[in-house]
Amino acid sequence: MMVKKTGLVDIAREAGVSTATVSRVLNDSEKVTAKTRERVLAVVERLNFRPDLSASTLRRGRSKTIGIAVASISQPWYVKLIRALRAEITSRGYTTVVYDLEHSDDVLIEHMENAISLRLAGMVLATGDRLDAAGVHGALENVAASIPLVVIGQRTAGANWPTVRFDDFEASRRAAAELISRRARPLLVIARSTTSHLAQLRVSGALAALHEHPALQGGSHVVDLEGPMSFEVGYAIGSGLGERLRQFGAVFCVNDELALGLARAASEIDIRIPGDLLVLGYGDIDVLPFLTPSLSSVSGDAQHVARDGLSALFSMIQDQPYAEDVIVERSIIHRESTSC
Amino acid sequence: MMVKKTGLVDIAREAGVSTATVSRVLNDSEKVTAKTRERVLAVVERLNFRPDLSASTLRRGRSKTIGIAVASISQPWYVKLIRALRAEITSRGYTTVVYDLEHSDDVLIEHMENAISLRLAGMVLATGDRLDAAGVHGALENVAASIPLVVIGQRTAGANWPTVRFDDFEASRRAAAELISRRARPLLVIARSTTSHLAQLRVSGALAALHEHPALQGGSHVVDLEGPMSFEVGYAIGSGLGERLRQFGAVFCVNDELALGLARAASEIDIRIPGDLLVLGYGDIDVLPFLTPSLSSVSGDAQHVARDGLSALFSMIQDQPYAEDVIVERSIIHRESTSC
DNA sequence: CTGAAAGCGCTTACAG
DNA sequence: CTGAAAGCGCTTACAG
Repeated sequence: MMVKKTGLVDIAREAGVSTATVSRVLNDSEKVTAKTRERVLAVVERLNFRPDLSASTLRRGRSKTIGIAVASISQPWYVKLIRALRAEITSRGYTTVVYDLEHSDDVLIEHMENAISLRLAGMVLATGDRLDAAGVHGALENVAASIPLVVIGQRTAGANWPTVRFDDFEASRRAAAELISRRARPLLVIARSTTSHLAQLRVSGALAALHEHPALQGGSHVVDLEGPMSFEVGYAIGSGLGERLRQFGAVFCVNDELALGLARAASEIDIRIPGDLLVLGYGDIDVLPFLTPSLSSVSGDAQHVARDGLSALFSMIQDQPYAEDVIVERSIIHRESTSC
Repeated sequence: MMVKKTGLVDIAREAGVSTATVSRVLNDSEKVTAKTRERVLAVVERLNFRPDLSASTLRRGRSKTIGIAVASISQPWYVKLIRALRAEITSRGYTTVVYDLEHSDDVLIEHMENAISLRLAGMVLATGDRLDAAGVHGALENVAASIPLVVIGQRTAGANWPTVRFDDFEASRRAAAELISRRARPLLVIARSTTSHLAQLRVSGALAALHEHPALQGGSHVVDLEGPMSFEVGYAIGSGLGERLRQFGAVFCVNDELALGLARAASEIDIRIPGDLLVLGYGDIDVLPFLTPSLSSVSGDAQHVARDGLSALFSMIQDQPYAEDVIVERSIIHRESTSC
């Protein structure tokens, strides 16, 4: 009892024109008289016609959809980025599909193959996770070979796709230097990760700042990490250190979740923030201003990288020149947790 | 200088079989000998072949992709739901596309039309926002008319699609009753919303509990809301009430963001939680256990509703009977913010 | 178990 | 400005 879907032919018949003309109207071709266009649109409206995108994608060899793949949609910064990207992409007449990589190489590979099979018009990949595993790098090369690709967050060695990224090393160096200038005591750095490229970069930046203060280097400490950079892990690290937290003047965390978890652990043993310990996170997630104490963080402008990334992407789509590697500055937001 | 994409014909030629056979191999048809299958797969592998999904969707009249539309991906509960849904959907051989509705009717309508045009195999819509605006309801009817649709979170009047939802009214009644039994004083309820169906339901539940305690009704108060149910708004409400917060024994919030923002406002004027005021949120987002004080909340099992929702969806896809309306119980998680 | 061939619903080069 | 017709890359009913 399935009614046949109304197709372009039905519109053509009802409007008394050819399917070619209907197609031209739907695709905003300028070579259609206003009168014809109007007549066709009336029928489209009346029959509630929804063109089959698989047919147009097949015919064109390319869809009008752009993929947005992010490391994890449970991290608010990526959600902000997705929304900034979507706003601009739809304003350019494309639609979007969102891929949540769940911080997993396998999921990334799966999604990249899907993107190729969908013949997407382009792909924006945003992640701080390492992309140099063989499988992952291969998947990206495959994508780049068949659709325009832009990576936000890092530049991999041998990448032949444009990148937009923050100055994480420099921002981290500055942030750590500010912590040290506020409390001239040893620094705790949480945490260097085996799976996160950005975490490694941020730790290097903090260590570079420490390098300027030889007297503090001995007492300072870097925690290494295996698991995810989550609230739980930050809490576990803080609890594990316990009273030893008092040996440090400040904690530099490579993300906000770790900072927040650690702050909770500190409060449980009555270590006061910022009185006994300064705490700085990274990412500036929305909840930070509403915590007690409110948490300081290094922030990065999602709108800005979205704009620059799409500028490169649409240039590629239109076969025009684009910037290979754009670097955007981060800024440090001081709140209660780092107040002097 | 574009190299032509390798297609099914190329595989067929190289493997010395027909395209029909290649297609059968790719679709796991059982009527292919192991030897043929092996030969074909070797070529697929060697040429790095990625089938064009637009062609197969066009031919089949239906894609192998299921849409997941949620009220907002910036709310952690929906992210949990998305991941639970995706895990089960991929295990059944389908892929997923995620739609972020951004709490906007217009975005919902846009995404629903896209879903129809993509000829999706099915759609799971999860939202607590009101769905009874004419445009929204119409869009859902259109979807339901062309693809299997399941709604998680609420049952709209006149819905002819299956629904899975929590017992929000009853859970709210119980939760408010527990607050009152812990502090026999007036209750503050935050907040009734014009745009959120679930917020309204939760407020009704809380009021039902209050109804059992006539002595407390006079002093109790419901805050109404126009904007989003965000940290900022919770904070603004708390700040606005200021010292008047002390008139209440407990605050029942219709979501966690409001609760968290309000708790911060209370702490700024030295109202102690739970000493002076109990605070309860709704949704049980991940950060709650790591706050100081940790926040209590009413939680709902995302895995559970994902399972029930997909059970209905796949039954529809296979033309089998399914439950029209499933109701799942919520539970109340007490942490420091409601401890006696 | 395998192949030849039709056809899904669009778009576009070509002709008028 | 408009139309007739070919063709995008798959899948599947049919025949063998």
